[in-house]
Amino acid sequence: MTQPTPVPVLPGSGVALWRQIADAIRSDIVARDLPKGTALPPEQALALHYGVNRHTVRAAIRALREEGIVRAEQGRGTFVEAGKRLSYHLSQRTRLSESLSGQAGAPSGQLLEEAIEAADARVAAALGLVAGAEIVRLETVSRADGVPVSRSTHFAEAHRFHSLGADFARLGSITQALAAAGVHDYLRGSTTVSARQADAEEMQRLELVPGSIVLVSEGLDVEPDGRVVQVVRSRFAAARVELVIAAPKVGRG
Amino acid sequence: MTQPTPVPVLPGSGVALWRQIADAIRSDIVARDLPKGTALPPEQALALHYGVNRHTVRAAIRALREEGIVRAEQGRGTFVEAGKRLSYHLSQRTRLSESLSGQAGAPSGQLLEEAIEAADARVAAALGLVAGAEIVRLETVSRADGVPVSRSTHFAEAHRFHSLGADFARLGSITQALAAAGVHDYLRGSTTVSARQADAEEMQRLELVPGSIVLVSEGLDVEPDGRVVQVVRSRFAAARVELVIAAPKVGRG
DNA sequence: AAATATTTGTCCGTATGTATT
DNA sequence: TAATACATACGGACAAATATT
Repeated sequence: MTQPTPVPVLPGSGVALWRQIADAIRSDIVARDLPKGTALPPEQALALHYGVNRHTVRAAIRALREEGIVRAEQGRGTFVEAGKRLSYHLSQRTRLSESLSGQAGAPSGQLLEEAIEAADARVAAALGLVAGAEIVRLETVSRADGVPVSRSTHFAEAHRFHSLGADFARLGSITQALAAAGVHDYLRGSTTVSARQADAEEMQRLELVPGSIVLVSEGLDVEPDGRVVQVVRSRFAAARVELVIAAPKVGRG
Repeated sequence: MTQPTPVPVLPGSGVALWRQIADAIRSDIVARDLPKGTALPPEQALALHYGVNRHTVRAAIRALREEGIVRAEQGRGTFVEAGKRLSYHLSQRTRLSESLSGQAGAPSGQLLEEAIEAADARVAAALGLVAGAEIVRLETVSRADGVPVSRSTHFAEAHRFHSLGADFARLGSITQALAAAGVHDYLRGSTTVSARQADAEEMQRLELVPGSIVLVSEGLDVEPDGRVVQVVRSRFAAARVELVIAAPKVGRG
């Protein structure tokens, strides 16, 4: 697990060599959990290791610098600036606001858009409504320590949750906005996780570069009595977040 | 959610335009859940929509053809070939072999490598062993319908599971190999999910193109009495798989 | 059946970006 | 820094297969 590093590198793939090298170095920093301040090997060594020219390594490092992953100092070397990913817990009762606390500044939710509209077939089915029923849709971004972490879309039944947008905008938290609508406890039902390249809107909102990856989590929240609260689709910047699914009780509990 | 489509497109980013377009079209096919046989808009319309030359769209479609996502017929159009992703359930008691059955051919596991070695600090801690304790490491690939789905690394205590590799090679399933070692039931403890670009070895084993994404799931399996069985790190081809985390009991259960 | 429109496939040339030496 | 080779992106024109009228 702690070998030198795997070697990528294929031309004509639509991904420039310098970006492949940048991705490899970034993955390596995260995989080996290098703490802030760790020195990267010198450019010449990296070039040799990846089997490319030093210019190409320099282009990769420039990109990582612009991402804030590393810092280069003339005559000294290149050093890890930001390493570890934030852990976002998807366990039954955890909430984003609780989940990330203690790791970084308290996350703040920002409302981008609110709309009342007809549910499409899929959302209606998940919410237990007839297709075309009125729902409220919230588009939000959350940040931790000023860095955008996730971009979410919330769907909820329009009548019961008519003030969800206003409450969220005021309180900065979905849990608190739901509480304002009378939902004082809810559980996470099933969650589906997938990953893909970020689209243009996600790149902008999450401050990502083209080719960046988003973890897509689509989940259903229900009250303890079984009533469905909301459908949530969240997109996390994969370079900054990992999702943790904890078993509720295991063995000795 | 069913707007025309989002528009990416940034040059000088190390990711070729045609690849960004290919990613956008692929995401769109998956997101809108287009069934096999659906016609894509003509190249000219796609070019107009994404604001690029038709040749660039053609390069994107060529890439998607090589991935097996679409099929083009001269004079007729371009059609969706493979749409929906396989769902892999990460719930408490489900196993890969049960999980995927009914969606595709039964998955078959192939042993790539077996090694007895000293545990590094992280694996030792997870397994509840002292650092440097002897463990067995298994490198495997599993396929469904002949298509590679996941590439996994298993770590287990060496003494108790000394024949794990041989059993896995013979039986083609970790669950059955563990059963041969006396583990007849086990639960999934915590799981961590992240995503990143595939490295060279993963590209080869999972038959991916450069820039492809892998979902990385790292989990701990324990017996009902609390004894730790194995640490598993699986890498799934994100274009082919989604992970489903079902709540064990919710509300009315 | 025939003419026309639509759609994918191929070829030309040119300018810019990428990677090496 | 410069010279070189290749990949990327664009623009236009036309051929080949299919669909429409």
